[in-house]
Amino acid sequence: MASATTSATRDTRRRLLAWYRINKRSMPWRETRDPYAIWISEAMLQQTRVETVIPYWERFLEKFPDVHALATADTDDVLGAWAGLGYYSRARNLQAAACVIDNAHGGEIPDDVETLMSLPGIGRYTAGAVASIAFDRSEPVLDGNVKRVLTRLLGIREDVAKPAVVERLWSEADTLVQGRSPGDLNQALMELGATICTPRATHCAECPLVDQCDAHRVGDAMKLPIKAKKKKPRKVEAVTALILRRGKALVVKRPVGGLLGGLWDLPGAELASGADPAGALIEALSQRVGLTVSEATRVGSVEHVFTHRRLTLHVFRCNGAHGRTRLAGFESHRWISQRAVSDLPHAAVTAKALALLADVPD
DNA sequence: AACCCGTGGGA
DNA sequence: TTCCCAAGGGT
Repeated sequence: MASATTSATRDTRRRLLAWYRINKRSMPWRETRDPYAIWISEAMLQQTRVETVIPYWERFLEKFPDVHALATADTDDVLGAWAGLGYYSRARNLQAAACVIDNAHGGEIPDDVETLMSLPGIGRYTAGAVASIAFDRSEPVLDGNVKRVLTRLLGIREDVAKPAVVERLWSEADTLVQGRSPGDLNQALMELGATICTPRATHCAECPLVDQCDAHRVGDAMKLPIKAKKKKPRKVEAVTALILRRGKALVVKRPVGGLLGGLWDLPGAELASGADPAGALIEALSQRVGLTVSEATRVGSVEHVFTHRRLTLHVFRCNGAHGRTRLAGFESHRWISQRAVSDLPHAAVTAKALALLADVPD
């Protein structure tokens, strides 16, 4: 796959590596060569900003310092360490992959892209990142930063979602990474995209590649990369309730596979459009947890935006319920003290509902 | 191919 | 407010 390295490529590589040595930001995972720690950082950094990741990475490595610790941990503890980061399948896949590594690979992180990609949650990007950064393999990465840098540098003025364009970009990234310090070369491309060649602004005066850049020459860097507009998130409403019975609150575990899979939550349901929240709540509790509540007090609502949904969540409190708990659409349930609810791994949207409930007196 | 899957920050 | 999007992966 590697093509002959031209002098222009060598020059680009030299400039990137020299620039990166001087300008790279300080990040905790740049202080280690531990493949496990690097892998965790790459999983957390998927679609997530560096500043957000740092405290999560520190805590995660402290709780689960190696593959075996992660593989044998309680899944609730893993999700608890992930709570608030989003895209929770990443955490479940991370532990699933750790089990495979622990059982089938002698606890050693694979050092080749093909084996890495066979693991759950590791795609082409993450495999290339781990192979190059942790194992000095000349494997390319292509993330949002690299796409932006390369489309501008090379003047690629086609929709970057097109498979042919994606393959071209992988090929270009592969050409650039052939040579010494592949991990630094890849990180230099990403760092340049994150700090200089940014989406809504360019800082071309500080760019080590400015005199090679096609978009700078043409003057259309801000229009690249070309991509389709994103669809608006659909508006949805839902209801949720803190149900108290004999001093205990009902919590339910959301099914793996869907939204916020594996996380604990207060029972509730999505609302049919135009439905009355209070009536829908009574119905939902009956159907989904088998309980009959006599009265539900609405304490307010919270707004929350997911990638493809804009949610208005109506929050209720129910003092008293009768019937035997029977679940439909939830994986399990517990009756626990109200104070203990927030200790279970839960999503940001659930935290908003809990905060609202805590603000309102009984 | 198109959709699903979180969250928070910045312009 | 609205929009974009940030070191993507799975189906």
